[in-house]
Amino acid sequence: MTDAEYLLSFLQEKKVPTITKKRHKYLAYQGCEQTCTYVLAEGVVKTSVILRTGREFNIAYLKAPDIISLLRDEVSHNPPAPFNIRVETQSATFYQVERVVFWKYINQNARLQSYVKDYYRRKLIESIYQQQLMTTNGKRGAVCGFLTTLIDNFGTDTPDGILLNLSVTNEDIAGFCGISTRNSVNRIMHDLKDQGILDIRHKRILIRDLSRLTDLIGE
Amino acid sequence: MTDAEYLLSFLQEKKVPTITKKRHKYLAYQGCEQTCTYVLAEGVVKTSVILRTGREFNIAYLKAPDIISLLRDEVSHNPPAPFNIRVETQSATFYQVERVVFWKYINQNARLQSYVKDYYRRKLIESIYQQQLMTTNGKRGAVCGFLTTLIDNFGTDTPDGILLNLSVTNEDIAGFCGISTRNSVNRIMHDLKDQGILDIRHKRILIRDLSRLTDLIGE
DNA sequence: ATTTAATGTTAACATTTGTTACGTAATGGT
DNA sequence: ACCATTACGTAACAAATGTTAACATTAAAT
Repeated sequence: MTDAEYLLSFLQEKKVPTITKKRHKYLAYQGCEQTCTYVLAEGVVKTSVILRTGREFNIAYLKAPDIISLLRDEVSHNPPAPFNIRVETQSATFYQVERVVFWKYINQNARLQSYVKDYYRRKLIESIYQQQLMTTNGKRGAVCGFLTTLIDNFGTDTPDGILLNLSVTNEDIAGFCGISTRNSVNRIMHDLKDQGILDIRHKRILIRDLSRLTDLIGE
Repeated sequence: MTDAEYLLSFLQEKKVPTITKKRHKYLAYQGCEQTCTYVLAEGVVKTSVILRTGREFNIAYLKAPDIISLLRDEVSHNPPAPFNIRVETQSATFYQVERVVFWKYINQNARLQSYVKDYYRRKLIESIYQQQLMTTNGKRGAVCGFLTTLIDNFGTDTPDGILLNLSVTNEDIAGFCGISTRNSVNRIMHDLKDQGILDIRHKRILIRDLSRLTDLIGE
């Protein structure tokens, strides 16, 4: 049992209430905005912020188990940008805890404490890597790099390659890689398909040649 | 006295040895590579990694006081990329502590513990903001955004605007913003100069119109 | 003082990416 | 079944950025 799984079972034992949202619904912070912490118990969500230009910048796909609100608290700059959490799987379930109670739980339990301590460290590693990926590559390299980062959480091996078991639209990719419109994404993806590096199977991305995909990333 | 300053005085009291390096020298991890932690006591350093393509990706300017090695430990991916620390001021001084000893100190002291706990959180905020900046902007917006991030640590008000009291070459900017050559940076900087937004005074960047500079950033 | 290396400047051209417009196909709600 | 919505595909053109090269200027090394 991982530390994260331990957190879930801990919250369950404490009879913390859960809420469930359907695909493409948003976890709104109505009422409980400032006072509640959310822990993703099941499903996948996409976190993003809306920039003042109206464009959406996607931060990460989070797969259960994960602590949603820790990230949220840190990302919202001042003035806090609207932080979106959209359900990407058929449904997603969250534990909803009063912030004060959540931290009381954490501080009373050594294992949870160490988990949270590690949380920021891991997110920092991910973030710096992403930053490097997006900064040092052109848009095409950024897309290739982004796709490879999905493998760990969502990739499943098949005879034809690695299938990313997640619905990712061109618009989503644009939001992650800072590409202005889905048209440019389409051009890049089509290129990769033509080269036999990628394919689309049942609306899912199939990485047919990971080696050549990573070759297109600067680092 | 900030927590960071407290850490410095703490290390001084413990008679932890320091090392001093001159401008544009590198803090090499010779011998003490795995076992030592470094704390920047005075000066400014630039942290960067060299990508397999040979290009340099600049991560941050760190101003004393700061803990160098925490960042280093996390950035080096596997296989660990060479993590460079270059002195940017006339000289820089570091405390050099055995890693085991360093953590013993931290864990024995509540204030230091809270400082380190906060360290990752702050770095994560910075990193996600940087990521957003570099991803959602074109190169020109990235440069504008990068320059504004320098204001907090290095900006001093003058009658003509905000002077960035730090030597930043076009090549440096390229490394931070993922611009391939200093030529493209020059084009962008020259543009900003022509518009009266920037100026160069004694080899330093002078931000003459912050408002118009930020206007050029997507968010 | 002289030489060497680092940095800035400019320009021409190639490549990538953005922008806009229009069309098709699939999906979901009523 | 119908309509509205969402997503994908394609293309022409504009704008930004990369690439390369040549040369000027400044800082560092000897």
